Amino acid sequence: MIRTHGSGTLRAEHVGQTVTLTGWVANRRDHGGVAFIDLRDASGVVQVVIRDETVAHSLRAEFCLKVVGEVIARLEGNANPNLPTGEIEVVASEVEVLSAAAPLPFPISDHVDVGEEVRLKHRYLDLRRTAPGNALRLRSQVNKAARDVLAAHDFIEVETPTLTRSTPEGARDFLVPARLQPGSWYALPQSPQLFKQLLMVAGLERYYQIARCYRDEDFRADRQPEFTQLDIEMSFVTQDDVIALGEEIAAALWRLIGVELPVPFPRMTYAEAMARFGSDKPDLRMGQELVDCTDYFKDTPFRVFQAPYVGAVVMPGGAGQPRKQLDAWQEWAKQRGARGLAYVLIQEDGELTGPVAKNITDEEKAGLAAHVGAQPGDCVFFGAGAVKSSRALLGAARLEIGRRTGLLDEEAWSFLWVVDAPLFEPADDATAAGDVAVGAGAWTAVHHAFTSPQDLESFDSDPGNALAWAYDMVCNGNEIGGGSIRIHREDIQKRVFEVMGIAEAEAEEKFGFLLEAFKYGAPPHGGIAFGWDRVTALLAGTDSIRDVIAFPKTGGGYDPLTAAPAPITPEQRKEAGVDAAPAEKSDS
RNA sequence: GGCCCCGUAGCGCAGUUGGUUAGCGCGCCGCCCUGUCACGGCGGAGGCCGCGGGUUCGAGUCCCGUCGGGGUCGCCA
Repeated sequence: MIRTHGSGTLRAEHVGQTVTLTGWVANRRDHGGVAFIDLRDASGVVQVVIRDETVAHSLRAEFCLKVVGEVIARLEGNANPNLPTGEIEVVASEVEVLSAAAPLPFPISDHVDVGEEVRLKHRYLDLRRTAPGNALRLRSQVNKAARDVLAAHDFIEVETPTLTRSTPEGARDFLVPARLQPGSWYALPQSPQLFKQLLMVAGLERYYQIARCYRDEDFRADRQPEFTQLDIEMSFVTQDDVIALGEEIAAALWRLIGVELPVPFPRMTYAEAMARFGSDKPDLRMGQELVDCTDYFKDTPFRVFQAPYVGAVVMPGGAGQPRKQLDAWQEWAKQRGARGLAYVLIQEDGELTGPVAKNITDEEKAGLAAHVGAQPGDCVFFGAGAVKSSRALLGAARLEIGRRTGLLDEEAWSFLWVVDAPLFEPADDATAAGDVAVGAGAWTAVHHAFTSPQDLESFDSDPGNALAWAYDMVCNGNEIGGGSIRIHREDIQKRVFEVMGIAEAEAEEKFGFLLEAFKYGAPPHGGIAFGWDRVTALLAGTDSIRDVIAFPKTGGGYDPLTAAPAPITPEQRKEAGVDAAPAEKSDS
């Protein structure tokens, strides 16, 4: 090493030593005869004193320097208590500019907000800043902590292909032309799902991988076209075994930020989560659960409430909202595709006001506050209509109430498992919304087609009520991990495909290699995958997963740094075989 | 794909009911300064107001379109 110490490691005990440091000029305070440089390297910052005016004068922000000097104690009153190295400073006897720096596109300062676009374009500068750099350092610790837990349980880390076969898993595939077979294409894996199941057939018994996954879908705040999962699969396990491992991993991760998670985590069935919170990933950091009012309003004269489902959520103190605010709620609901958000205001004297109050009976009014658990001064929001969409609206309203009223405890950590998810959902639900359902049947898989039914007898005679051995780990309203016990029997798998309307020939064509593998003594197995970017973002205390990805892309799938994706030359196009027709005839 | 918000100097922002020469802070450049630590002082440079149309005597400001960014619903097993 061309340095003897890390700048941030120097303390009073080093006083008197001559040290060689390397790092960047984080800040410069030039007083003419004496100048101070904050020298920053990965270990931190130390103040360097330069008494040679000609040397100090030419230095600029982010110059890369080598400094030789003596560590001295700062004089009384000159110490900086805000700096770990604030007791000492380094008097430079020699300053060498290793690399000069052009004027910066944005300040490398922790005190200044910089737009994300310019930060990503110069991400290598952004990462010199404390918070962005530390996010990546944390991510490395997160990886290590998980590996330590898994290694202690005899897991093996296996890398699976990124050039693979397009399989209809759910999302759109990224495709790569195969030069050696013009007209044929690889797909990038949406997850290592099929490979990890094959590794179970292979007898590895315990597999994991910090796996890059690729999905060509529209973006959201927590989505990138390439993202990372901690992918795990185990043989000869039940749901409880996988859940216990998941808890152990989560506990190890949160220990990194000084949080001791109480295990085991509570479990909630999917049905209960939907009924109480209107979500399959409930945020338990606040109350205000949904109240089912369907029965309460079963004889109501109010047309809107003559619906398959009527539910309510209470906003404490909401009766005091000005009209403008209540109108804003309507807009909020419309943005989410609802007609509006019905409400009743409970005045301090107990009188019910608002548009809905005029339409319901005196009897209904009389017992309403008690039924929904509202107090004078509260506002009660109602959702009425189809069960699923009404609950979803109320669930979203609940969270919005939490944010607006401060009921949501931002400091808290809430973990739970959501279990007993339905195995299938009506394909209509999906297709009506423009989804391309897997298979042509009336039912489509909620999780994926390889998830084991709980009841192996009845699942295909009564698909609507079949439950799956599937489980999601939920943290603060985020689904941070999900998995299932898989089907390991060829006959069960075929029956599942039948329910989904996947013909034998089609199954053979698409997953033939998996079905073939299952013929040779496939062990019972199951696993889980964690959304590693979101997990790390939660630990880092940031809202955006872009903050925990070294070189993230923007919402348009564009990388501001490399300017990818980019057009290819006609030569590349020809050679890659992008336009070639497949050599063998296709069934479709 | 729908909807919402944002594009003004290198960065962060202001810019009134449409009105004359588009401002502020930081940064940058030059000079000064021996104890600062987000040092300070003096001076200076830096703008196709995202882009293209339109309305108007006159557009950063109003209208239409478009591009880019962020969010959200759809979608994402």
